[in-house]
Amino acid sequence: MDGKTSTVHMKQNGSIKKVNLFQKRPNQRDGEVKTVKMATATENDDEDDDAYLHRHSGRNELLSKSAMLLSVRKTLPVFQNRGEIMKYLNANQVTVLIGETGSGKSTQIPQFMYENLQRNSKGGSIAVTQPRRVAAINLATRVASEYGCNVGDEVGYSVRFDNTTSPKTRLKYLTDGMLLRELMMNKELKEYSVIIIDEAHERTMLTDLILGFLKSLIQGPRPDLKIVIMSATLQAETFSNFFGGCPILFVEGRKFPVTQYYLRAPTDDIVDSIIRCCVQINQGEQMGDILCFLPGQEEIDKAVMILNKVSHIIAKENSVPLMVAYPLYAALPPAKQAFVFNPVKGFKRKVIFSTNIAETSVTISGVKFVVDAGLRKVKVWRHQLGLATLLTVPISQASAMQRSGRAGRESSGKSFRLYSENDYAKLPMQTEPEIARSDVTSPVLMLKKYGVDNIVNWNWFENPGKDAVMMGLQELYQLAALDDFGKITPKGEQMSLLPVQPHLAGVLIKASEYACLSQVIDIVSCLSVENLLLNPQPEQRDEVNERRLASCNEGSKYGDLIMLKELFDIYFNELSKSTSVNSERQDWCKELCVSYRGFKNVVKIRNQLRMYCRRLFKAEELANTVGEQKHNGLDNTDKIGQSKEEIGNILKCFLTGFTKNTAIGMPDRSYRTVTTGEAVSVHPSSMLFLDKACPAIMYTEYVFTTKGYARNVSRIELSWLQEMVSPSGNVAKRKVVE
DNA sequence: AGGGTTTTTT
Repeated sequence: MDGKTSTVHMKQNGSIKKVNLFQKRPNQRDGEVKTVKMATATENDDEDDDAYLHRHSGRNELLSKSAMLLSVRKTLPVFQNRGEIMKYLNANQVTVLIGETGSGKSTQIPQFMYENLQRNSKGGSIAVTQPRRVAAINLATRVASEYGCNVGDEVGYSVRFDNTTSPKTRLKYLTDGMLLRELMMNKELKEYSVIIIDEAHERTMLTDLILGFLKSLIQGPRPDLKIVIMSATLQAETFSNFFGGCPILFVEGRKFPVTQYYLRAPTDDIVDSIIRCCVQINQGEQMGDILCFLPGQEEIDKAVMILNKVSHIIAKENSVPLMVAYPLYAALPPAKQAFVFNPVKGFKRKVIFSTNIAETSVTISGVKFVVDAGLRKVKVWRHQLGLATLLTVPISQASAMQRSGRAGRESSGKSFRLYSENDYAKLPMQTEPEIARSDVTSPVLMLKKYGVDNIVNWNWFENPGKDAVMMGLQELYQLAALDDFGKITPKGEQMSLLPVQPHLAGVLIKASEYACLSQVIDIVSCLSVENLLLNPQPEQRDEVNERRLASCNEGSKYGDLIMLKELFDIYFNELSKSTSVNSERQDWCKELCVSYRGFKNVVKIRNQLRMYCRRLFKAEELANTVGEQKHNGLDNTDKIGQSKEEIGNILKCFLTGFTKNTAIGMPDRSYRTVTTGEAVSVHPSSMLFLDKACPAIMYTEYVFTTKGYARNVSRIELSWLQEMVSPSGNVAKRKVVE
């Protein structure tokens, strides 16, 4: 039972070479990196939880820890097949490595490559990319102690707001986004001799873009660059084909068997089925927690409520464990999220109802059973319509396998799928890559900044399609980031350097001209934080809305953007900065149902944007110093006033970025979009939901769910529309030359 | 008159 075959397959030009090795599964699985910050529900939220304080250790301590960890590393499949693997990595410029969970690929391969560099006295650093910040931080921390150094010495990491590298650093873990920024700054990535792309199977937009850039690099200015593509699923051929049929290595992982169960007949009520399934597991199976996958917040909250009701009755009538249900989704306040990590004490069984956040981003220990409804929610961008649709769709087979795998992380487990085996077979093999269903305005701007002329025919790892690219170009042209010939303008250059979407970057640039930069930065920072305004429970909804309206005088008139600025002003200027257990700021956040952690992020983004803008607009100021000094308004850090003119100017800046997202008030009190005349409704979360009397509205997001909803809505005057869309302005319909 | 999956940017 504990003997296990570990296999490395090598595939090159169609011929497969197999190497079989036998390995005893160790009792402990601590060679693997676990989620580092496991907040507990009792933990106070008063520390800056994004500041990872790395303890500095002395040399002897480092070396003894490293020696101790070596024995653990030796048990990892990747370590045991080191010679065989490195033979291929050394002989090939590009290699695809498929390593299952627990193979140790993310921690060991980079170290092997580093030792190689040292052995051959070669220069250059190694970059290892990750889709998520926490992963980059955790891996670097782990690998530093395996290597025997402090984080930031030879091994470090670089993520937004947290760069822990030094001139000594040769092995650097970083987020995909960070490597892309580096590509924009340093086109040839000269400092690196090896680039390792991890989790490539997730096919995030940023990973896909990096793959395209890397191919251009090795075919052009960097024939010496070594590339390793690491992936967890068998999408290997796609990666290999893209890089000219490079070799593919398979390394088995260390995971425990998961028995698969299917529903005999399909169900039309997934919440009901999922509850029945949990009750059945609770009665028939050994102890162990249950992780359930549902598509969204609505189903999750409903399931939690029902199960908590039912479980008490069941536990009393039969001698079975008491089930305790917890919700898990990203919009849940951090304090409530923390509950899912706490072990339950006594004769109880924890049941977690989660979105796909638990599929990759969050790992919960103690899970022995997975129940999968087989659905997820996905945002699909319709470039012809300029709006996003939010759809509930069946997951892919790869995703179903990933969900099931969550039951076999610590011991053998069981997975229950609420669909038939026949239906499973009909699911698509892989999830559609993000870039195929996203707005590509931002990627197109990156490519223009990089100097790519022919975007449609660029070597996309996955081409989003001509229509999508053309819409992106059109959008950038309207934002004045591109000129009539499709060349990037100085304004476009500035926009590409700001860490916000192109539309918001355009707003910031306009704000520097309108001398209200500081005010607009505050609003843009709030817009950049996801889930800053939390959804109150239905019972508290009206109460919270009342309080928000009462706190935001101008926001209640002008809408959500101005409300965000007023909320920021209260948080930042009026409330005490003290961070005791129940600080003024925390109490206020709770009262208005806004995220305390979110606001701390707003402040970080604000600082970064202020710094960038100061640098970016300095050159312009100098060029304009003939006579009077030009003011961009960055020094005016006042609270927003009641001045109609000031508020008007702020909203006009947003109008230059979101001209397309405007709608006119109709006599029947509905709104119709300026571009297509479609009906659009103000989202119920908006301050203006009840206010039907706006002459026109502008919104930063247009999402179709049950109907077309405008989010982040502001009241605008019709005259502003004409003023901002002047003939010399940026909305003239012109064909972009490609 | 009524509601949104997830990730990320020197």
